[in-house]
Amino acid sequence: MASTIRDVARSAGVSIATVSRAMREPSIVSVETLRRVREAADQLDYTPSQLGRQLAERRHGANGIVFPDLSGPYYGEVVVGYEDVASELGRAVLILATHGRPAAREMITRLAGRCDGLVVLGHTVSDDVLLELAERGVPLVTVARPPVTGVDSVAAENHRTAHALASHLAASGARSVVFLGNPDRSPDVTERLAGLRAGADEAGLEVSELRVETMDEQGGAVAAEHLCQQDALPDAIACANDELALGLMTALRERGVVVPRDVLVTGWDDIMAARYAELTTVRQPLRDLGATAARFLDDLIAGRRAEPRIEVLPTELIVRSSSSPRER
Amino acid sequence: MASTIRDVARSAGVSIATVSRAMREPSIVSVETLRRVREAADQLDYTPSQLGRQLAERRHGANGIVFPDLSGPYYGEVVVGYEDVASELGRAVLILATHGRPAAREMITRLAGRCDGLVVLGHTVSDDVLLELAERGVPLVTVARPPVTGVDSVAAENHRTAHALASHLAASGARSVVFLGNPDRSPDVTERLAGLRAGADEAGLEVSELRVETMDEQGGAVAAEHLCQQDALPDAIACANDELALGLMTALRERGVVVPRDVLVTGWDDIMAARYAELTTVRQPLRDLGATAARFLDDLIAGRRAEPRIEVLPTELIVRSSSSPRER
DNA sequence: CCGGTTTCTGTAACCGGTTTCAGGCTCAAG
DNA sequence: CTTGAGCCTGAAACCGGTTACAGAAACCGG
Repeated sequence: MASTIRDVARSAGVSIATVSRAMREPSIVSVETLRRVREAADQLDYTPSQLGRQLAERRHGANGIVFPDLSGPYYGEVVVGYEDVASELGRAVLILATHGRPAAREMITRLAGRCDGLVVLGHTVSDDVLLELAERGVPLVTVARPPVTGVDSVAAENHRTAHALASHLAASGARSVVFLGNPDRSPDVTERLAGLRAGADEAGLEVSELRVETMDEQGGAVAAEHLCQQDALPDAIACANDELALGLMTALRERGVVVPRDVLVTGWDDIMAARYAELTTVRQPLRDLGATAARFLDDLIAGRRAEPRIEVLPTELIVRSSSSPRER
Repeated sequence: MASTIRDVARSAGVSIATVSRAMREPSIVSVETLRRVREAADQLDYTPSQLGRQLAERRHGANGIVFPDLSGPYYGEVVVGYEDVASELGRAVLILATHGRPAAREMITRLAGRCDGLVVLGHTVSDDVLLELAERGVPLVTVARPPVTGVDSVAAENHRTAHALASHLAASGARSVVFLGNPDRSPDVTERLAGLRAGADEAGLEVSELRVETMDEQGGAVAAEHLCQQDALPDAIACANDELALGLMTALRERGVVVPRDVLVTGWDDIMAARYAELTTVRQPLRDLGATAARFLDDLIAGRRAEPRIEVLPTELIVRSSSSPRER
């Protein structure tokens, strides 16, 4: 098999301590010894076992990241931003997709045993699991999830931009708006609704709420059906995410409803398909979320931070033709 | 800190060997001893160190996966399919995005030292790195990449479906087609072009080739500009992927070219945005690619396979209105 | 009652590194 | 010539588990 530090030591005629020193801090070894060790190491093509090293140093040199899925464009971007910074910092990245699996708790606990800290995205696991980990001293950062006491957290701004979205809809001529989403599931969605309400109050816009089962295209289609059965459509429909909005728009079109002539539609996330569907939406700094989480986590692991931090990154309203001003 | 096997042993009044046995194979320990060990372990809330275990067992219980990026929808899906199976098999998943970084070689080597085997997606690193790893005995599976001698490989079918695509374009009234892509970079693209040529020959369709610098929306836009400067547009443009096609269509529209009236356009991949742009494309079994790779890798790690395997998964032509029959 | 199994447990070596500690050597100052 | 400091190096303990091996106790049939 692969050669070990003892093989190299024997071959170079030195002790394993010297080999170890030569590998990690060449300057503290005499030039002659260093040469001999290097030669032996080269010849045996020796690579220090990461496992041995990790065990001795009592650190994994790896971070975990937990997310519900990677299907949408959302989490993928966050993971990339995270991986980028983490690997810049010389740490390996372990991933875990929960897919709403019931065994998520055990899976996360196992994961925690393999890394020096972890980032948890979205609604993957209940708070008590996180608290338990935090109590065990596992460095933890949450992203896009309601802050848990004492745990660092990074999120994207919701309230203010939703407020701006309401103003925009009112300025486009809407007098009523239906918010489509499921605020029970996600605090992000709750905040978006609250922001929308606040902005709507200011602009004299009437808000009602329509809950969906699933926050995907299917859910949008179901909502379209429901809305078309009503006496009249609202002036605008603000969806909690883009997939919902896209599904909704497709289903509306099939029923002969024209956006934005008959109803304004907006989404949230600015996924790629939103551009092609000309959907007004809100762009989130996805990579930045991941990158910030990675830096926070690194600070925690290095013990550079005591006070838990909560960071909210700004979002941006992207206006497209799905919310063009209505002709009176 | 966390308690160790020796703490538990002391507390339960047994040897560490007994604790180890009680944890991993309860049946070989007497009931009374088991009870005592369990009690002590509970009380100290002991969790066996994965590091210690891994070192002793000389296995990591983890697999790596290397990909260029996670931005597009493509690799994300493959990674999900992979993660799903791998975690089903009880293995952790380490990720590495190369982003075309020059240090990719070192990064992969480091990664290889942390896991029992790895999957390499696409054009992330040169063949000699893989050969070197294979020689070192690292179990290896490549996905969507030209097979390397002796290395397992999983890919999606290109030739046959590209052939079908050519037939479809001919049936839609095209007499000439431009293939947009960069066959030098990716063997997949080369195969698609070859398949298209084969089908075109059969159907009496004239094929020419236009190379792009980048295979993204930007590249499509550049190509649109180039094509519009020619005397006449071709009847059809077959793009090597959807992003190219989407960028192309947007830029064409800006120039007043109407798809499919003035020119037929097709993509490849069936990303979400393609549905909304009504783009004819080819769907690949992305999750399956990842899942198959995970199973192959597991077989290799377990030593269940000797002969290198190459698997090609079928793809499917998805016809949408971007290639609707042209009126004469 | 005896020898041979079977069942359970402990001792100790081992996985592959890091690091503390102490000792040998060299060298310059006293 | 002694002494103290500084530089290198090796012995050995340690990180936290697994497991080969051997021995003790219990059990069994003859």
